[in-house]
Amino acid sequence: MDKVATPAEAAPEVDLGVLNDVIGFRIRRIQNHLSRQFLERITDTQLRPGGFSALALIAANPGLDQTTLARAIGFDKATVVALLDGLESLGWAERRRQTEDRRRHALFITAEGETALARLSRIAQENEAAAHATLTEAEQAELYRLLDKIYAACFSEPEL
Amino acid sequence: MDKVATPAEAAPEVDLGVLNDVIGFRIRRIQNHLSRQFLERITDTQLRPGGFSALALIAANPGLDQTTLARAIGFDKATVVALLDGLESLGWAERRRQTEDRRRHALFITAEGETALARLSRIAQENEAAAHATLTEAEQAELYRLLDKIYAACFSEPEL
DNA sequence: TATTGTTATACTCTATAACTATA
DNA sequence: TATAGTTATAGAGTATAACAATA
Repeated sequence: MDKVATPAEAAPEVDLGVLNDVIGFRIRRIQNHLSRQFLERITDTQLRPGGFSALALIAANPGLDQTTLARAIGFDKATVVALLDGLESLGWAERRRQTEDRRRHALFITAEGETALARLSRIAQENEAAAHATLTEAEQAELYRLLDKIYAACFSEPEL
Repeated sequence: MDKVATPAEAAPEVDLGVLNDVIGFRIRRIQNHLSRQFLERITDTQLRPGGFSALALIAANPGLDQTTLARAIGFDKATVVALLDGLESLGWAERRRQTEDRRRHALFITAEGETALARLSRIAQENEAAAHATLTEAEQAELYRLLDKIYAACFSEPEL
């Protein structure tokens, strides 16, 4: 027994100091916790981080190519190759060579993939149940709006 | 040239599908981007991820012990050891054996550490400039409130 | 000449487990 | 017997660079 403590046990009031105004800090704390717990819940699957996201995006965007997928989840294209190898060996997704541009792979989810995705979605929801429960619907909508606004802003901002 | 694309270049509208309602996904995208960019901005320092957070928390909570620090930043206590070794070798923080409980180390920031922290804070602000600029003060306050609410919720929720 | 996807590789990050010293 | 911190280690995760096929 020596795992990373959940925030629950953290309790002791720690002053955030200058981190009070650092968005990245607040976000990372939550992200760390959520992703760690999510991965624990799906240890039975051979899924790596990003696997769920990749599967979900393929499902929602049939024919997606690998480069676009890589950008959407913020990974390197080489990392996506390994991710897809995993999804294919599970029989959850497949690559089809595009005829118009034979360099490209069009990605599709399989029937088994759909089943797996449904289960993973359910687990993701359970994983975030506490977070969802603590927000009203309006608050949740507002949170999404603000996060999307920030994401988009990382955008237009060329590099600076 | 083959680095991970910034969201700016991502543009192509990708449907989020079931990820639409997964907080972790939205958060991760932003976090990935912010942390990657932050680390690029401080390559001159020998700072590892979490180093800035650790220094800031030590500054704001003089005498903090390592276990509490580990919990606050969501790291394992063993990871914190390495983090502190780094901060000490830079001369930015120091460990002092507590007299009441000689097992514990009380952590303190040094004068050089304060200088470094000021610079790092400035860089962090620059790094998030686009994000801050896109939000009104009210929106920013609301975002912090919602994120803190979620973080606290990961709490009370024992384990489920 | 540029782009998609691939391979191979090396490196960074983090947790685990076993240890010590104190309590 | 439990806790704070340490060490050593192994494993996961990710990017980098060089390459093949196609455009």
